[in-house]
Amino acid sequence: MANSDISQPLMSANLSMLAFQRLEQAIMAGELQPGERLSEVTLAKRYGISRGPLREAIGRLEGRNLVERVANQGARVVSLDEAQILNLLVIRESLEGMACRLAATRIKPAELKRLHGMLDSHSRDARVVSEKGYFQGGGDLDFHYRIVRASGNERLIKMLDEDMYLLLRLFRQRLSTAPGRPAQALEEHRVVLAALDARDPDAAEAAMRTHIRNSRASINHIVAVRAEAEVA
Amino acid sequence: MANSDISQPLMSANLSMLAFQRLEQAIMAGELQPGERLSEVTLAKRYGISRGPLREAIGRLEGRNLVERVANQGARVVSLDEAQILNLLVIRESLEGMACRLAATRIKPAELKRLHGMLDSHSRDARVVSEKGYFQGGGDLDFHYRIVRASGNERLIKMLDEDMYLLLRLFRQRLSTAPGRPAQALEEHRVVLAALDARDPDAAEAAMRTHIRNSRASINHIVAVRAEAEVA
DNA sequence: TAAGCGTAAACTGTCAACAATTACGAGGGC
DNA sequence: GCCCTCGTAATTGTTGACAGTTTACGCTTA
Repeated sequence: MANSDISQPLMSANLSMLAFQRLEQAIMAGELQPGERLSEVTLAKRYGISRGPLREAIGRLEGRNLVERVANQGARVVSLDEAQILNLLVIRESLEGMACRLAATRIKPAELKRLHGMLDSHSRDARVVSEKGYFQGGGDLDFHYRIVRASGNERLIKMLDEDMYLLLRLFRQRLSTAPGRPAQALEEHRVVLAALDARDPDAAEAAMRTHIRNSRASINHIVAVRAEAEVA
Repeated sequence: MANSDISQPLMSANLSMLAFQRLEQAIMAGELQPGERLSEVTLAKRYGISRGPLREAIGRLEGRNLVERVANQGARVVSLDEAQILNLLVIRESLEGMACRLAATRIKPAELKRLHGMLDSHSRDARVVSEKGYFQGGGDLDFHYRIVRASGNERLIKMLDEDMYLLLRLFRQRLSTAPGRPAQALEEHRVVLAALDARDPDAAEAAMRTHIRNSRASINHIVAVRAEAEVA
Protein backbone atom coordinates (compact mmCIF):
# COMPACT_ATOMS: atom_id res chain seq x y z
CA MET A 1 0.00 0.00 0.00
CA ALA A 2 1.02 3.54 -0.59
CA ASN A 3 1.29 4.18 3.11
CA SER A 4 4.43 2.11 3.53
CA ASP A 5 6.50 5.26 3.49
CA ILE A 6 9.41 6.31 5.59
CA SER A 7 7.58 9.37 6.82
CA GLN A 8 7.18 7.90 10.27
CA PRO A 9 10.73 7.73 11.67
CA LEU A 10 10.18 4.28 13.11
CA MET A 11 8.60 5.84 16.12
CA SER A 12 7.49 3.90 19.08
CA ALA A 13 9.44 3.94 22.31
CA ASN A 14 6.23 4.69 24.12
CA LEU A 15 3.40 2.27 24.59
CA SER A 16 0.64 4.69 23.67
CA MET A 17 2.10 5.01 20.16
CA LEU A 18 2.36 1.26 19.79
CA ALA A 19 -1.19 0.82 21.04
CA PHE A 20 -2.34 3.51 18.64
CA GLN A 21 -0.73 1.75 15.69
CA ARG A 22 -2.08 -1.64 16.75
CA LEU A 23 -5.59 -0.26 17.16
CA GLU A 24 -5.49 1.59 13.86
CA GLN A 25 -4.34 -1.60 12.20
CA ALA A 26 -7.07 -3.59 13.91
CA ILE A 27 -9.74 -1.15 12.83
CA MET A 28 -8.50 -1.00 9.26
CA ALA A 29 -8.29 -4.77 9.06
CA GLY A 30 -11.90 -5.06 10.18
CA GLU A 31 -10.86 -6.85 13.33
CA LEU A 32 -12.66 -4.09 15.17
CA GLN A 33 -15.80 -3.39 13.20
CA PRO A 34 -17.52 -0.01 12.80
CA GLY A 35 -19.80 0.67 15.71
CA GLU A 36 -18.03 -1.84 17.92
CA ARG A 37 -17.28 -0.79 21.44
CA LEU A 38 -13.69 -0.40 22.58
CA SER A 39 -13.40 -1.71 26.12
CA GLU A 40 -10.39 -0.20 27.85
CA VAL A 41 -9.76 -3.09 30.22
CA THR A 42 -10.19 -5.73 27.54
CA LEU A 43 -7.85 -4.05 25.09
CA ALA A 44 -5.32 -3.18 27.77
CA LYS A 45 -5.24 -6.79 28.87
CA ARG A 46 -4.98 -8.01 25.29
CA TYR A 47 -2.03 -5.75 24.51
CA GLY A 48 -0.41 -6.31 27.87
CA ILE A 49 -0.31 -2.66 28.88
CA SER A 50 -2.13 -0.60 31.47
CA ARG A 51 -5.11 1.57 30.78
CA GLY A 52 -3.20 4.85 30.81
CA PRO A 53 -1.37 4.55 27.50
CA LEU A 54 -4.36 2.82 26.00
CA ARG A 55 -6.64 5.69 26.86
CA GLU A 56 -4.17 8.01 25.22
CA ALA A 57 -4.13 5.85 22.12
CA ILE A 58 -7.91 5.93 21.95
CA GLY A 59 -7.79 9.70 22.33
CA ARG A 60 -5.43 9.91 19.39
CA LEU A 61 -7.71 7.70 17.32
CA GLU A 62 -10.50 10.07 18.21
CA GLY A 63 -8.39 12.91 16.82
CA ARG A 64 -7.98 10.91 13.64
CA ASN A 65 -11.75 10.52 13.44
CA LEU A 66 -11.52 6.75 13.64
CA VAL A 67 -13.35 6.40 16.94
CA GLU A 68 -16.03 8.38 18.70
CA ARG A 69 -16.15 8.80 22.41
CA VAL A 70 -19.07 9.41 24.72
CA ALA A 71 -18.49 10.50 28.29
CA ASN A 72 -18.72 7.69 30.83
CA GLN A 73 -19.83 5.41 28.06
CA GLY A 74 -16.69 4.48 26.23
CA ALA A 75 -15.39 4.69 22.71
CA ARG A 76 -16.78 3.11 19.56
CA VAL A 77 -15.31 2.65 16.12
CA VAL A 78 -16.83 5.27 13.84
CA SER A 79 -19.76 4.22 11.76
CA LEU A 80 -20.51 6.65 8.97
CA ASP A 81 -23.87 6.66 7.29
CA GLU A 82 -24.29 7.34 3.59
CA ALA A 83 -24.86 11.07 4.07
CA GLN A 84 -21.62 11.42 6.00
CA ILE A 85 -19.69 9.51 3.37
CA LEU A 86 -21.06 11.79 0.69
CA ASN A 87 -20.11 14.82 2.79
CA LEU A 88 -16.64 13.37 3.02
CA LEU A 89 -16.42 12.95 -0.74
CA VAL A 90 -17.42 16.57 -1.28
CA ILE A 91 -14.48 17.62 0.88
CA ARG A 92 -12.28 15.21 -0.99
CA GLU A 93 -13.27 16.75 -4.31
CA SER A 94 -12.26 20.13 -3.00
CA LEU A 95 -8.95 19.14 -1.44
CA GLU A 96 -7.77 16.80 -4.15
CA GLY A 97 -8.71 19.28 -6.81
CA MET A 98 -6.39 21.76 -5.15
CA ALA A 99 -3.69 19.12 -4.69
CA CYS A 100 -3.87 18.27 -8.36
CA ARG A 101 -3.65 21.96 -9.27
CA LEU A 102 -0.49 22.33 -7.22
CA ALA A 103 0.94 19.11 -8.61
CA ALA A 104 0.54 20.42 -12.15
CA THR A 105 3.33 22.91 -11.59
CA ARG A 106 5.42 20.97 -9.10
CA ILE A 107 5.41 17.35 -10.15
CA LYS A 108 8.76 16.00 -11.35
CA PRO A 109 9.14 14.33 -14.78
CA ALA A 110 10.20 11.06 -13.19
CA GLU A 111 7.02 11.00 -11.15
CA LEU A 112 4.94 11.71 -14.25
CA LYS A 113 6.58 8.78 -15.96
CA ARG A 114 5.77 6.61 -12.99
CA LEU A 115 2.10 7.63 -13.13
CA HIS A 116 1.97 6.70 -16.81
CA GLY A 117 3.37 3.31 -15.97
CA MET A 118 0.82 2.90 -13.23
CA LEU A 119 -2.14 3.61 -15.52
CA ASP A 120 -0.78 1.30 -18.21
CA SER A 121 -0.53 -1.43 -15.65
CA HIS A 122 -4.05 -0.69 -14.47
CA SER A 123 -5.43 -0.97 -17.98
CA ARG A 124 -4.02 -4.48 -18.20
CA ASP A 125 -5.36 -5.30 -14.75
CA ALA A 126 -8.02 -8.00 -14.78
CA ARG A 127 -9.92 -6.23 -12.02
CA VAL A 128 -10.53 -3.22 -14.20
CA VAL A 129 -11.50 -5.31 -17.19
CA SER A 130 -13.78 -7.49 -15.13
CA GLU A 131 -15.40 -4.35 -13.78
CA LYS A 132 -14.78 -4.80 -10.12
CA GLY A 133 -12.11 -4.27 -7.54
CA TYR A 134 -10.29 -1.36 -9.11
CA PHE A 135 -11.25 0.70 -6.11
CA GLN A 136 -11.32 -2.10 -3.59
CA GLY A 137 -7.84 -3.24 -4.54
CA GLY A 138 -6.38 0.16 -3.79
CA GLY A 139 -5.17 0.83 -7.32
CA ASP A 140 -7.38 3.89 -7.48
CA LEU A 141 -6.21 5.35 -4.18
CA ASP A 142 -2.58 4.65 -5.11
CA PHE A 143 -2.90 6.89 -8.16
CA HIS A 144 -4.49 9.64 -6.11
CA TYR A 145 -1.97 9.25 -3.35
CA ARG A 146 0.98 9.86 -5.64
CA ILE A 147 -0.55 13.00 -7.11
CA VAL A 148 -1.33 14.34 -3.66
CA ARG A 149 2.28 13.75 -2.65
CA ALA A 150 3.39 15.76 -5.66
CA SER A 151 1.42 18.79 -4.46
CA GLY A 152 4.23 19.64 -2.06
CA ASN A 153 1.79 21.05 0.53
CA GLU A 154 2.72 19.05 3.60
CA ARG A 155 -0.42 19.79 5.56
CA LEU A 156 -2.65 19.02 2.61
CA ILE A 157 -0.82 15.73 2.14
CA LYS A 158 -1.30 14.89 5.79
CA MET A 159 -5.00 15.73 5.76
CA LEU A 160 -5.70 13.55 2.76
CA ASP A 161 -3.37 10.71 3.55
CA GLU A 162 -3.90 10.35 7.27
CA ASP A 163 -7.54 11.29 7.56
CA MET A 164 -9.40 11.10 4.27
CA TYR A 165 -7.95 7.95 2.71
CA LEU A 166 -8.03 6.13 6.01
CA LEU A 167 -11.76 6.67 6.32
CA LEU A 168 -12.40 5.88 2.66
CA ARG A 169 -10.49 2.61 2.92
CA LEU A 170 -12.44 1.77 6.04
CA PHE A 171 -15.75 2.19 4.28
CA ARG A 172 -14.77 1.03 0.81
CA GLN A 173 -16.99 -2.03 1.07
CA ARG A 174 -19.91 0.39 1.34
CA LEU A 175 -18.61 2.36 -1.64
CA SER A 176 -19.69 -0.34 -4.00
CA THR A 177 -18.79 -0.01 -7.63
CA ALA A 178 -21.37 0.57 -10.32
CA PRO A 179 -21.08 -1.52 -13.50
CA GLY A 180 -18.75 0.13 -15.97
CA ARG A 181 -17.44 2.56 -13.38
CA PRO A 182 -13.87 1.14 -13.12
CA ALA A 183 -13.26 1.50 -16.85
CA GLN A 184 -14.63 5.03 -16.79
CA ALA A 185 -12.55 5.88 -13.74
CA LEU A 186 -9.43 4.72 -15.52
CA GLU A 187 -10.34 6.90 -18.46
CA GLU A 188 -10.77 9.87 -16.13
CA HIS A 189 -7.40 9.15 -14.61
CA ARG A 190 -5.92 9.49 -18.07
CA VAL A 191 -7.52 12.90 -18.47
CA VAL A 192 -6.03 13.98 -15.16
CA LEU A 193 -2.62 12.74 -16.16
CA ALA A 194 -2.84 14.48 -19.53
CA ALA A 195 -3.47 17.77 -17.74
CA LEU A 196 -0.47 17.17 -15.53
CA ASP A 197 1.61 16.37 -18.61
CA ALA A 198 0.51 19.68 -20.08
CA ARG A 199 1.41 21.45 -16.81
CA ASP A 200 -2.03 23.05 -16.88
CA PRO A 201 -3.22 23.83 -13.32
CA ASP A 202 -6.78 24.78 -14.28
CA ALA A 203 -7.26 21.68 -16.40
CA ALA A 204 -5.65 19.49 -13.75
CA GLU A 205 -7.93 20.71 -10.99
CA ALA A 206 -11.00 20.50 -13.20
CA ALA A 207 -10.16 16.97 -14.34
CA MET A 208 -9.59 15.73 -10.82
CA ARG A 209 -12.75 17.34 -9.52
CA THR A 210 -14.79 15.90 -12.36
CA HIS A 211 -13.34 12.49 -11.64
CA ILE A 212 -14.21 12.59 -7.95
CA ARG A 213 -17.60 14.14 -8.62
CA ASN A 214 -18.44 11.33 -11.03
CA SER A 215 -17.32 8.80 -8.49
CA ARG A 216 -19.52 10.45 -5.87
CA ALA A 217 -22.47 10.58 -8.26
CA SER A 218 -22.04 6.87 -8.93
CA ILE A 219 -22.14 6.10 -5.23
CA ASN A 220 -25.03 8.47 -4.72
CA HIS A 221 -26.97 6.67 -7.43
CA ILE A 222 -26.36 3.29 -5.85
CA VAL A 223 -27.43 4.60 -2.46
CA ALA A 224 -30.61 6.06 -3.94
CA VAL A 225 -31.46 2.81 -5.71
CA ARG A 226 -30.82 0.83 -2.55
CA ALA A 227 -33.02 3.16 -0.51
CA GLU A 228 -35.80 2.82 -3.05
CA ALA A 229 -35.52 -0.95 -2.93
CA GLU A 230 -35.88 -0.91 0.84
CA VAL A 231 -39.10 1.05 0.64
CA ALA A 232 -40.62 -1.41 -1.80
CA MET B 1 -17.14 35.65 18.65
CA ALA B 2 -18.82 33.31 16.23
CA ASN B 3 -17.85 30.32 18.33
CA SER B 4 -20.31 31.06 21.09
CA ASP B 5 -22.69 28.49 19.64
CA ILE B 6 -24.82 25.91 21.34
CA SER B 7 -23.16 23.09 19.43
CA GLN B 8 -21.31 21.91 22.52
CA PRO B 9 -24.04 20.65 24.83
CA LEU B 10 -22.47 22.25 27.88
CA MET B 11 -20.19 19.29 28.15
CA SER B 12 -17.76 18.89 30.94
CA ALA B 13 -18.39 16.36 33.67
CA ASN B 14 -14.87 15.12 33.14
CA LEU B 15 -11.74 17.01 34.03
CA SER B 16 -9.91 16.30 30.79
CA MET B 17 -12.55 18.22 28.86
CA LEU B 18 -12.37 21.13 31.25
CA ALA B 19 -8.58 21.14 31.07
CA PHE B 20 -8.80 21.00 27.30
CA GLN B 21 -11.08 24.02 27.19
CA ARG B 22 -8.94 25.94 29.65
CA LEU B 23 -5.78 25.20 27.72
CA GLU B 24 -7.34 26.07 24.38
CA GLN B 25 -8.51 29.32 25.88
CA ALA B 26 -5.08 30.03 27.35
CA ILE B 27 -3.39 29.39 24.02
CA MET B 28 -5.85 31.51 22.08
CA ALA B 29 -5.56 34.33 24.59
CA GLY B 30 -1.79 34.32 24.19
CA GLU B 31 -1.32 33.33 27.80
CA LEU B 32 0.58 30.37 26.44
CA GLN B 33 2.65 31.66 23.55
CA PRO B 34 3.58 29.76 20.39
CA GLY B 35 6.64 27.65 20.97
CA GLU B 36 6.17 27.67 24.71
CA ARG B 37 6.62 24.43 26.54
CA LEU B 38 3.67 22.82 28.34
CA SER B 39 4.89 21.32 31.58
CA GLU B 40 2.55 18.61 32.78
CA VAL B 41 3.25 19.01 36.48
CA THR B 42 3.07 22.80 36.38
CA LEU B 43 -0.23 22.88 34.53
CA ALA B 44 -1.72 20.07 36.58
CA LYS B 45 -0.85 21.91 39.77
CA ARG B 46 -2.18 25.17 38.39
CA TYR B 47 -5.54 23.64 37.45
CA GLY B 48 -5.72 21.53 40.57
CA ILE B 49 -5.99 18.21 38.76
CA SER B 50 -3.70 15.23 38.36
CA ARG B 51 -1.53 14.59 35.35
CA GLY B 52 -3.80 11.93 33.87
CA PRO B 53 -6.64 14.11 32.62
CA LEU B 54 -4.16 16.82 31.74
CA ARG B 55 -2.20 14.48 29.50
CA GLU B 56 -5.41 13.56 27.78
CA ALA B 57 -6.26 17.23 27.29
CA ILE B 58 -2.85 17.84 25.74
CA GLY B 59 -3.40 14.85 23.48
CA ARG B 60 -6.66 16.34 22.33
CA LEU B 61 -4.98 19.68 21.65
CA GLU B 62 -2.45 17.77 19.59
CA GLY B 63 -5.32 16.35 17.56
CA ARG B 64 -6.58 19.90 17.02
CA ASN B 65 -3.09 20.85 15.79
CA LEU B 66 -2.68 23.43 18.55
CA VAL B 67 0.26 21.71 20.23
CA GLU B 68 3.08 19.50 19.02
CA ARG B 69 4.44 16.67 21.05
CA VAL B 70 7.89 15.10 21.03
CA ALA B 71 8.44 11.79 22.76
CA ASN B 72 9.98 12.09 26.21
CA GLN B 73 10.38 15.77 25.63
CA GLY B 74 6.98 17.27 26.22
CA ALA B 75 4.48 19.33 24.30
CA ARG B 76 4.87 22.82 22.87
CA VAL B 77 2.34 25.26 21.51
CA VAL B 78 2.52 25.12 17.73
CA SER B 79 4.62 27.72 16.03
CA LEU B 80 3.95 27.95 12.32
CA ASP B 81 6.43 29.59 10.01
CA GLU B 82 5.36 31.67 7.04
CA ALA B 83 5.48 28.75 4.61
CA GLN B 84 3.17 26.69 6.79
CA ILE B 85 0.71 29.54 7.12
CA LEU B 86 0.65 29.94 3.35
CA ASN B 87 0.08 26.19 2.99
CA LEU B 88 -2.81 26.56 5.38
CA LEU B 89 -4.31 29.38 3.34
CA VAL B 90 -4.14 27.28 0.19
CA ILE B 91 -6.21 24.63 1.93
CA ARG B 92 -8.54 27.30 3.18
CA GLU B 93 -9.09 28.58 -0.35
CA SER B 94 -10.04 25.10 -1.44
CA LEU B 95 -12.36 24.24 1.44
CA GLU B 96 -14.08 27.58 1.74
CA GLY B 97 -14.56 27.76 -2.00
CA MET B 98 -16.46 24.50 -1.75
CA ALA B 99 -18.38 25.68 1.31
CA CYS B 100 -19.43 28.81 -0.53
CA ARG B 101 -20.52 26.73 -3.52
CA LEU B 102 -22.73 24.60 -1.31
CA ALA B 103 -24.07 27.65 0.52
CA ALA B 104 -25.18 29.18 -2.78
CA THR B 105 -27.92 26.57 -3.09
CA ARG B 106 -28.64 25.96 0.59
CA ILE B 107 -28.47 29.29 2.37
CA LYS B 108 -31.75 30.58 3.74
CA PRO B 109 -33.11 34.03 2.82
CA ALA B 110 -33.01 35.16 6.44
CA GLU B 111 -29.34 34.30 6.61
CA LEU B 112 -28.67 36.20 3.39
CA LYS B 113 -30.34 39.21 4.90
CA ARG B 114 -28.17 38.88 7.96
CA LEU B 115 -25.03 38.80 5.84
CA HIS B 116 -26.10 41.97 4.07
CA GLY B 117 -26.55 43.65 7.42
CA MET B 118 -23.16 42.42 8.51
CA LEU B 119 -21.39 43.93 5.50
CA ASP B 120 -23.26 47.21 5.84
CA SER B 121 -22.14 47.41 9.42
CA HIS B 122 -18.58 46.59 8.36
CA SER B 123 -18.56 49.38 5.81
CA ARG B 124 -19.40 51.85 8.58
CA ASP B 125 -16.78 50.30 10.85
CA ALA B 126 -13.94 52.66 11.67
CA ARG B 127 -11.44 49.81 11.57
CA VAL B 128 -12.16 49.19 7.91
CA VAL B 129 -12.04 52.86 7.05
CA SER B 130 -8.85 53.37 8.99
CA GLU B 131 -7.33 50.46 7.11
CA LYS B 132 -6.52 48.19 9.97
CA GLY B 133 -8.15 45.73 12.27
CA TYR B 134 -10.82 44.40 9.94
CA PHE B 135 -9.12 41.05 10.10
CA GLN B 136 -7.73 41.36 13.61
CA GLY B 137 -11.11 42.32 15.01
CA GLY B 138 -12.69 39.12 13.74
CA GLY B 139 -15.18 40.84 11.48
CA ASP B 140 -13.70 39.09 8.50
CA LEU B 141 -13.80 35.62 10.06
CA ASP B 142 -17.34 36.21 11.24
CA PHE B 143 -18.52 36.71 7.67
CA HIS B 144 -16.71 33.58 6.54
CA TYR B 145 -17.96 31.60 9.48
CA ARG B 146 -21.60 32.29 8.70
CA ILE B 147 -21.21 31.25 5.08
CA VAL B 148 -19.45 28.06 6.07
CA ARG B 149 -22.30 27.25 8.44
CA ALA B 150 -24.72 27.68 5.57
CA SER B 151 -22.94 25.00 3.56
CA GLY B 152 -24.76 22.31 5.53
CA ASN B 153 -21.81 19.93 5.33
CA GLU B 154 -21.24 19.13 8.99
CA ARG B 155 -17.75 17.77 8.58
CA LEU B 156 -16.66 20.65 6.42
CA ILE B 157 -18.01 23.07 9.01
CA LYS B 158 -16.12 21.27 11.72
CA MET B 159 -12.85 21.26 9.79
CA LEU B 160 -12.97 24.96 9.10
CA ASP B 161 -14.40 26.13 12.38
CA GLU B 162 -12.51 23.94 14.81
CA ASP B 163 -9.19 23.63 13.02
CA MET B 164 -8.65 26.27 10.37
CA TYR B 165 -10.08 29.37 12.03
CA LEU B 166 -8.54 28.45 15.34
CA LEU B 167 -5.08 28.42 13.80
CA LEU B 168 -5.69 31.55 11.78
CA ARG B 169 -6.87 33.45 14.84
CA LEU B 170 -3.82 32.23 16.71
CA PHE B 171 -1.49 33.64 14.10
CA ARG B 172 -3.46 36.67 13.03
CA GLN B 173 -0.87 39.03 14.46
CA ARG B 174 1.55 37.54 11.94
CA LEU B 175 -1.03 37.94 9.17
CA SER B 176 -0.46 41.67 9.07
CA THR B 177 -2.66 43.72 6.84
CA ALA B 178 -1.36 45.51 3.77
CA PRO B 179 -2.49 49.12 3.27
CA GLY B 180 -5.80 49.26 1.45
CA ARG B 181 -6.43 45.57 1.94
CA PRO B 182 -9.38 45.85 4.37
CA ALA B 183 -11.36 48.02 1.98
CA GLN B 184 -10.61 45.67 -0.88
CA ALA B 185 -11.53 42.66 1.25
CA LEU B 186 -14.88 44.22 2.06
CA GLU B 187 -15.46 44.80 -1.62
CA GLU B 188 -14.65 41.15 -2.32
CA HIS B 189 -17.08 40.13 0.37
CA ARG B 190 -19.76 42.02 -1.51
CA VAL B 191 -18.95 40.08 -4.67
CA VAL B 192 -19.27 36.82 -2.74
CA LEU B 193 -22.59 37.87 -1.29
CA ALA B 194 -23.87 38.95 -4.70
CA ALA B 195 -23.14 35.47 -6.03
CA LEU B 196 -25.00 33.96 -3.09
CA ASP B 197 -27.91 36.30 -3.75
CA ALA B 198 -27.95 35.09 -7.34
CA ARG B 199 -27.86 31.46 -6.13
CA ASP B 200 -24.98 30.86 -8.52
CA PRO B 201 -22.69 28.08 -7.21
CA ASP B 202 -19.94 28.58 -9.78
CA ALA B 203 -19.77 32.31 -9.21
CA ALA B 204 -19.96 31.87 -5.45
CA GLU B 205 -17.05 29.44 -5.35
CA ALA B 206 -15.01 31.55 -7.74
CA ALA B 207 -15.64 34.74 -5.77
CA MET B 208 -14.69 33.17 -2.47
CA ARG B 209 -11.55 31.61 -3.89
CA THR B 210 -10.51 34.87 -5.47
CA HIS B 211 -11.06 36.63 -2.17
CA ILE B 212 -8.93 34.18 -0.20
CA ARG B 213 -6.29 34.03 -2.92
CA ASN B 214 -5.97 37.82 -2.88
CA SER B 215 -5.70 37.76 0.87
CA ARG B 216 -2.96 35.12 0.62
CA ALA B 217 -1.14 37.09 -2.06
CA SER B 218 -1.20 40.14 0.15
CA ILE B 219 0.35 38.20 3.01
CA ASN B 220 2.83 36.59 0.68
CA HIS B 221 3.90 40.00 -0.56
CA ILE B 222 4.43 41.29 2.97
CA VAL B 223 6.46 38.21 3.86
CA ALA B 224 8.61 38.65 0.76
CA VAL B 225 9.23 42.31 1.49
CA ARG B 226 10.10 41.55 5.08
CA ALA B 227 12.51 38.80 4.02
CA GLU B 228 14.19 41.18 1.59
CA ALA B 229 14.52 43.79 4.31
CA GLU B 230 16.25 41.27 6.55
CA VAL B 231 18.83 40.50 3.92
CA ALA B 232 19.66 44.16 3.43
C1' DT C 1 -47.38 -11.17 33.05
C1' DA C 2 -45.45 -6.70 32.87
C1' DA C 3 -43.78 -2.56 34.87
C1' DG C 4 -40.99 -0.31 38.32
C1' DC C 5 -37.52 -0.23 41.70
C1' DG C 6 -33.11 -1.48 43.84
C1' DT C 7 -28.93 -3.60 44.05
C1' DA C 8 -24.69 -5.28 42.07
C1' DA C 9 -21.42 -5.75 38.56
C1' DA C 10 -18.74 -3.64 35.04
C1' DC C 11 -16.88 0.21 33.20
C1' DT C 12 -14.89 4.80 32.73
C1' DG C 13 -12.71 8.72 35.27
C1' DT C 14 -9.15 10.07 38.49
C1' DC C 15 -5.28 9.87 41.39
C1' DA C 16 -0.63 9.35 43.46
C1' DA C 17 3.45 6.62 43.38
C1' DC C 18 7.07 4.38 40.65
C1' DA C 19 10.12 3.73 36.50
C1' DA C 20 12.59 5.38 32.59
C1' DT C 21 14.38 8.83 29.89
C1' DT C 22 16.29 13.31 29.04
C1' DA C 23 18.54 17.69 30.09
C1' DC C 24 21.71 20.27 32.70
C1' DG C 25 25.94 21.17 35.13
C1' DA C 26 30.13 19.99 37.53
C1' DG C 27 34.36 17.88 37.14
C1' DG C 28 38.30 16.14 34.88
C1' DG C 29 41.27 15.23 30.86
C1' DC C 30 43.47 16.89 26.61
C1' DG D 1 40.56 27.17 27.25
C1' DC D 2 37.71 23.63 25.11
C1' DC D 3 35.55 19.29 24.95
C1' DC D 4 34.12 14.99 26.71
C1' DT D 5 32.17 12.28 30.52
C1' DC D 6 29.60 11.27 34.37
C1' DG D 7 26.12 12.17 37.90
C1' DT D 8 22.15 14.45 39.52
C1' DA D 9 17.78 16.74 39.00
C1' DA D 10 13.71 17.43 36.47
C1' DT D 11 10.32 15.70 33.34
C1' DT D 12 7.73 12.40 30.85
C1' DG D 13 5.99 7.54 30.65
C1' DT D 14 3.63 3.88 33.10
C1' DT D 15 1.26 1.48 36.55
C1' DG D 16 -2.23 -0.28 39.87
C1' DA D 17 -5.62 1.17 43.02
C1' DC D 18 -9.65 3.95 44.18
C1' DA D 19 -13.97 6.72 43.13
C1' DG D 20 -18.01 7.77 40.50
C1' DT D 21 -21.20 6.58 36.90
C1' DT D 22 -23.74 3.71 33.92
C1' DT D 23 -25.86 -0.59 32.73
C1' DA D 24 -27.96 -4.90 33.51
C1' DC D 25 -30.17 -8.17 36.12
C1' DG D 26 -33.41 -9.84 39.45
C1' DC D 27 -36.84 -8.94 42.72
C1' DT D 28 -41.10 -7.02 44.16
C1' DT D 29 -45.65 -5.47 43.23
C1' DA D 30 -49.81 -4.27 40.80
